Amino acid sequence: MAPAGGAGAGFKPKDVSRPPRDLEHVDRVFAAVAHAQRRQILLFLHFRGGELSSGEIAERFECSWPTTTRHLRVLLDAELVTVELRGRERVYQLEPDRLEVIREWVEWFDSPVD
Amino acid sequence: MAPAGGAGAGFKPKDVSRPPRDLEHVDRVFAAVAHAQRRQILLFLHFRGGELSSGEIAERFECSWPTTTRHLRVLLDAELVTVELRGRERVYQLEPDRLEVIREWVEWFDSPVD
DNA sequence: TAATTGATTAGCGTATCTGCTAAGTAATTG
DNA sequence: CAATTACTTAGCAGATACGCTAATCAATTA
Repeated sequence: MAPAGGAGAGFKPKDVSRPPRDLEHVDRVFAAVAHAQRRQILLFLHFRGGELSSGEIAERFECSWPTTTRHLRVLLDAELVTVELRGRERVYQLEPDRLEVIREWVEWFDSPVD
Repeated sequence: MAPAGGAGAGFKPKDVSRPPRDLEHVDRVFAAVAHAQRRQILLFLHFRGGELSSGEIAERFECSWPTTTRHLRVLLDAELVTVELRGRERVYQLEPDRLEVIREWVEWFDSPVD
């Protein structure tokens, strides 16, 4: 089975070098991309080179800026994006590797059924 | 940009030969797989050969049978499964092709940025 | 330092989601 | 045809999600 992220007696140091693949993280990723605007934010980031400020993102969508801020928070929690403060701007960066979680799930359906 | 499923003046006859790719359908697919149990139902179907009755599916999960019925309804609405009545059983069938919607979305991130 | 700019946080109302139990329907069995 | 089996539908309660406006915070500019 997959590593369960168990709170057991393992004391196994967390592997920070790769994205967490525990069930909770998978859940957050799938929940994050469940909303159309959040999917569009990710695509927008991709096609604009992977980096955009809050303002550039908020400008693009019709909803209010605070609403976009919250969508960005969901994407952050899912680690699909990161932020960096630059002056008074917050620059969001796409983390495309995190989308592997989705690819990997879909690929289960390519596996033979035994 | 991606085909927008535009409500324009096109009068283009809908292509019924392939799964619908309009935005609403994409939304339903992503919403359907946003729930862990629904993802597990799909995997369970896959690894059990693509066909299972309601009872076999409900048995597998800890929640009540009506709750599973509703999850199955969500998967049906997203066209990720179909049903067939056989006697007094309802046999659900996996429609793996519908998962292409997800693959296709993820693959946007492989495209060059221009 | 006061005003402006860029963005988040707080808080609220409504809608949707998810679980449950109880009741209903349809096919089969005795 | 009554009882059983297989499953869905109805309806409710609590949690979460999503949109908004108002208030706040932090960095820059005048």
